[in-house]
Amino acid sequence: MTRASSLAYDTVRQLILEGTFLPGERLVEEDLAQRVGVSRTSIRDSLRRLAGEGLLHTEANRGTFVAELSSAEIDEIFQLRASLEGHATALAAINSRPEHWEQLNQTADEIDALLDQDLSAKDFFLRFQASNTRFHEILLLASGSKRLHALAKSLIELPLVTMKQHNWPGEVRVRRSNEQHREIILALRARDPLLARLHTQSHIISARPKAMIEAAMAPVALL
Amino acid sequence: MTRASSLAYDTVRQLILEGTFLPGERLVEEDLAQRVGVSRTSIRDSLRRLAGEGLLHTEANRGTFVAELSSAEIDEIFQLRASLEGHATALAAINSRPEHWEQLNQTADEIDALLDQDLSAKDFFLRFQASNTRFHEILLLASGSKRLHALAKSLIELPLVTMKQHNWPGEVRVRRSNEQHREIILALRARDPLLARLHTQSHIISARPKAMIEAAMAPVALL
DNA sequence: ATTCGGCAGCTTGTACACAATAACTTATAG
DNA sequence: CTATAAGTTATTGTGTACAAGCTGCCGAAT
Repeated sequence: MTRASSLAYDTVRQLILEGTFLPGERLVEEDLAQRVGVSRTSIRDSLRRLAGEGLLHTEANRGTFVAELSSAEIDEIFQLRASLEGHATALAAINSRPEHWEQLNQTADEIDALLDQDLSAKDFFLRFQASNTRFHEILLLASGSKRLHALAKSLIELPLVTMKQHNWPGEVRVRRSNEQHREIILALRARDPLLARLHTQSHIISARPKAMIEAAMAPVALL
Repeated sequence: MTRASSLAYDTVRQLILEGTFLPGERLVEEDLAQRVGVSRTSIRDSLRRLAGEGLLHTEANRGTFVAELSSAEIDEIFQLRASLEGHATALAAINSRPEHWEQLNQTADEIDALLDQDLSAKDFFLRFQASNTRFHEILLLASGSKRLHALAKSLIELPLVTMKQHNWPGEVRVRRSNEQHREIILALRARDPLLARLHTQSHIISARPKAMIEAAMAPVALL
């Protein structure tokens, strides 16, 4: 669980998230072992962990496959995120400290800066995704709850398996999204848990990939 | 991942939940392997899975230990459950079918029946816990979301590691709790997601172990 | 008497070898 | 030509052996 094992975990996870392995693809343990340079034992360890997080799924005696998420499932995940991160932000309104506000503001500044630069769609998307993920990560950290952090984090990166270069959100949506980030920060500084929760919920719900919205399993009142 | 492995998983999990292994106890892989009658490999597999669910935690090169939950953490878990199961019940208000309502009512009847019988505190607690868990399990099933089901289920059984024969809830609280169950069922039949969510949230929040409430990390507005 | 260093044991981490199972291929019968 | 059954191969599941790391003890030096 120390060197080989965590190396295997990090590597495979990275390969999935950066899209080297595509959704539905079968991962052969022996191949991975050679690729990473460790034994099958360590690879299996990491595959089990990643399956637990939902990035992979295992079929007995058949193998493990990269998760394939339907539009309905992705929508479902965003709804879950809204619940969970809404709660986390409410906690953060109470537990966060000025350092957190500062870091959040910095991250929001980064996103604004991106909009002024002239980047290719793909580059922009990747860098926006990085900053955006960091924003939500800090929020979870500021909640003070390790468990909630871990839970929500795995939900955040789950859709990244499927959503790669496609789905360029459009400048208007990015701008709007970042304005919502600022509002969330204000709610934290005001120490207002209710407002923080509501801003976060509407932020995440309105950030759902457009294509997914029609496929939603059910439009459930959040409140 | 078929016979030995799932046998190991089920057995160890059972031993933890029924309290044979106490919180904080160290689990030695070789001992478990002999006890279950499989090899260390399969035991390790199951320990990793259980650690992923939060029932165990692992320290590198030192071993795995049964989770110890502080009062604050248990309170935190109940708040998370309120969010998650509230959401699940809202979904169930839309997706559930009459069979589910029937099963839920049966389970609530079981709990009422328990109150009329004359049982020892320990027996009562165990049987109440079983029925109560089943009620929430059906609710999650009725939501139609596998992911939400798995997530919430692991949160439900997490506190059971610590809360064993202690914490006899008292007849009044049990009665009140079951009345809330009935109200949740009514909200489902009425196909009212908002009401279903709110009933579930207040049900879970009011069911928090009394001792835990003062230790809460923060009293966060749910809404 | 106390503290530091090293040695012994026990337990986990990793690798590898073998067993079991499922997918694939081929051959044979209808 | 199709369908079914047996054999073949690739890949996962399981067991075991060995390596590495931590813990605790004992002795020596200050």
